Amino acid sequence: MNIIDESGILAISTRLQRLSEQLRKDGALFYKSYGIDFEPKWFPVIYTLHHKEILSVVEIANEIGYTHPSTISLLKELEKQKLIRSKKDKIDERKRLLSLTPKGQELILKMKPVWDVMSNVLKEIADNQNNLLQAINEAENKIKHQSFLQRALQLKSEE
Amino acid sequence: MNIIDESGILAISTRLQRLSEQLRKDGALFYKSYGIDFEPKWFPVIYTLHHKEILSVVEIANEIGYTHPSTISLLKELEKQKLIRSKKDKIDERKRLLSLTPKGQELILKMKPVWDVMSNVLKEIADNQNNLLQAINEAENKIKHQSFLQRALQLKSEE
DNA sequence: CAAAACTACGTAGTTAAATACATAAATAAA
DNA sequence: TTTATTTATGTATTTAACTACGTAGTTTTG
Repeated sequence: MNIIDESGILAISTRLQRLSEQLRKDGALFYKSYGIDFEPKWFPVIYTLHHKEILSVVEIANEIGYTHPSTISLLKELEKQKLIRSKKDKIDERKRLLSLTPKGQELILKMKPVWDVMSNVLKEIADNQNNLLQAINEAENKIKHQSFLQRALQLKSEE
Repeated sequence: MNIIDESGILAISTRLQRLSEQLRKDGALFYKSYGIDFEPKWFPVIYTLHHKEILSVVEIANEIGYTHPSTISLLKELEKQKLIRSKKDKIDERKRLLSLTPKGQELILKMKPVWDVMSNVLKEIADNQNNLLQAINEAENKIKHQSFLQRALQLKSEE
């Protein structure tokens, strides 16, 4: 176990993944406890379309911060669930315009109270002496400013 | 982008994965900058065998905190790299005992200074006003004590 | 000591993301 | 107005983890 404490690059990495998987599973179960058949991974697309109404594939991908192939597979699932639908853009024939179905819009109404609870619980779990979200923000910002690799190479050259 | 800020369960989850992937990639590149052909994901096994010398598959899995199938695939890679080797346990014929090869031991000597730098950079990145490792520990502990699901169900029933 | 339960290992299949590549439409440039 | 470039979408493949299952030794129990 103390590998984790002494380890280099992987320590944080794997633990973050675990944590995220757990949260995802519990999220799905919590939806189920409301009789809602919804997977947490669908949230970003649904939420985006709830606010933006009509978007193309790439636009959604950018909004949710995934690559477009990943986004396409989410969209496929959501179309299968009849929560979203798509039609061709008449102006630009390459584009596929996505929007919520009435079923999708109804579902959102049902999910809103669930999201409320989830959001509070998440706060409860992540808001400690060291706030997880803040810690992530701060780490992301540091990396944005100068990557792990750049920092490491610099430290190496200083020796 | 503000999906991320307002989102429920996925916000943290996906960002943690991204962060970890970036660190992993940079880790690999940094090894390469020393002319070392080593993948960060191999670290836990190598490090464990460096300290424990001889362990079975399941023992390693427990040490590194992975399932045994995942561990087996790591072990396969490392055997292909000739960094570790295995022999049958004479007492318990089901067991396969793993240990470092001389090549593996040599490599560790070369990697030690690299690990030092990495470890420092990781500290630099993760140690902010909100310490990422600490934040993870704290979040993990909270979940250990009461899961996301339990907390959510409780909050739900209190309404 | 034979049957049952447990343990160690391995394989197969799944998942959620990514990259890399392919195609077709739209736009810009010669 | 062809040709080249860029953009939008889609498919195929890869990766790193997982769960589920099967088999073969080992240990425990009746």
